Amino acid sequence: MVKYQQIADEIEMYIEENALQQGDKLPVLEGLMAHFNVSKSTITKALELLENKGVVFQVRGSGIFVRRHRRNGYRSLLSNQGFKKELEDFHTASKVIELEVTKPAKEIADHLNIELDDDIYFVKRVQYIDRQILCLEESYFNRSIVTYLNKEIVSESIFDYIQKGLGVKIGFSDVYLHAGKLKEEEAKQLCLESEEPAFYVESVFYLTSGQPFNFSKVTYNYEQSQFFIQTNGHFS
Amino acid sequence: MVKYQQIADEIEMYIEENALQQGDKLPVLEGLMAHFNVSKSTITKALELLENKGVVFQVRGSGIFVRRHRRNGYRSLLSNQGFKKELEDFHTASKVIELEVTKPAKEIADHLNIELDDDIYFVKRVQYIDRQILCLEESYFNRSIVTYLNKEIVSESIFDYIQKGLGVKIGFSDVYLHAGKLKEEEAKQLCLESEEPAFYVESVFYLTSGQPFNFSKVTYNYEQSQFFIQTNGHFS
DNA sequence: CAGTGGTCTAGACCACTAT
DNA sequence: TAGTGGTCTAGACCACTGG
Repeated sequence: MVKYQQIADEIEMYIEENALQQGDKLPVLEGLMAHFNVSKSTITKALELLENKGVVFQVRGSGIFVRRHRRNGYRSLLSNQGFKKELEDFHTASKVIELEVTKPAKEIADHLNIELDDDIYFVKRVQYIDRQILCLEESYFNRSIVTYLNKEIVSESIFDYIQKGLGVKIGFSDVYLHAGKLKEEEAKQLCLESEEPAFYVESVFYLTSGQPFNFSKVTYNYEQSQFFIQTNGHFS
Repeated sequence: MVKYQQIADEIEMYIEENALQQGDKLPVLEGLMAHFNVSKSTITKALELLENKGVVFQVRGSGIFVRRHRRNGYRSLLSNQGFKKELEDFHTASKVIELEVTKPAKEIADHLNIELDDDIYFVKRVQYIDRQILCLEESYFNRSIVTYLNKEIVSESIFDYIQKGLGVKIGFSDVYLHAGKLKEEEAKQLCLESEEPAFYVESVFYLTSGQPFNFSKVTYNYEQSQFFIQTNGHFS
């Protein structure tokens, strides 16, 4: 792993372990350079990572400060939780409803940029958190990239397996969000009534090369659907 | 404006004007360095901006490619649209329902990090897009930062005025999302039935100094609530 | 005006891709 | 193995904050 990534991790761990709060000041650049024995740019790059991740904010002429969000029970929509995840550790589980090799519908083929007669893995499962139903997930994998899946893998973290087991490198993703009314079949799986609200998240995941390898539709129980995002951007 | 920002803007305009598509290749770093007559790091920084904005992706050993998302009718949740916004130009409007100086409830005071007897501006309005009702917005401003608002300002873009008129510099924001059932009063304003689905977005906006100055709750008509986000991150 | 973060450079070297 | 992007350095200079 590269230096600036290690440094970013160390700083984040430091913040976590010492339970620093919003506004707490970190050592100045000069100090961090000396402590990690690297050049200014390397520290800057590490802090930039943390800034994009919503862990710190930097104020020119003033210092580097810890950033926190205010609410519990909200999950990071972009699941870049880092270290916190391990600390909180919810009880999670999933029930596999379907797992098969099949052919894609047009919508799926379009999103995965493949042909209608190419093979895909189709996975359908319900995910639980703290013994409560969290979501219904339908996921489609380009089989020429994700070459093998079985029930065991699919009842754990699929993405962990894909990265560590298959060595696939994930580059980026497009995420689409909307709210709507539950259809009857979805409601049944989530133990809710049809017509009740639902929070829909559809995603396309790409390799570092830019090739899409996964499309997924996730329907959240609206009572569990609490997400947060931390932004830095340029505000129009 | 700094060099890397100008360069990023120019590259984005180039992509937009030439209507480049997903996967189209941009000139190599060497070429861009020569064309803009700057050092490698400056180009790298510009491309990093565009990468974070979801405009391009870079593949080591291969090149720099254009990134697009697939769906129309979805708004960027983080409204960093840049140039596209001006091209599409929807007809937008807003109806101001309330505008007053008042005192914050506890929840608001907490989010704005102020006292219960500090002054705030409270703004309530309905926003329209293409003559359709888009959302109901309730917004609270720390009055010691946002010192003045009137009906005219509030029926246009408040944030534009705050930045350009008051010279306030926005640093970052926390965004909270969830789905739920419309309350009766919300439903009335959105011309929907109560109990129908709603897409809720709550945000806290901070100055570059880290001080919060605005808290807002936005209730979207679920039929209009289609958002996208483009991510790059490290996937756990 | 001292202290602190941000921009920019020139150049060395590394890691991955494509052929 | 040539071509391309990524990391890292050392140092100059700039821009903002806060006493």
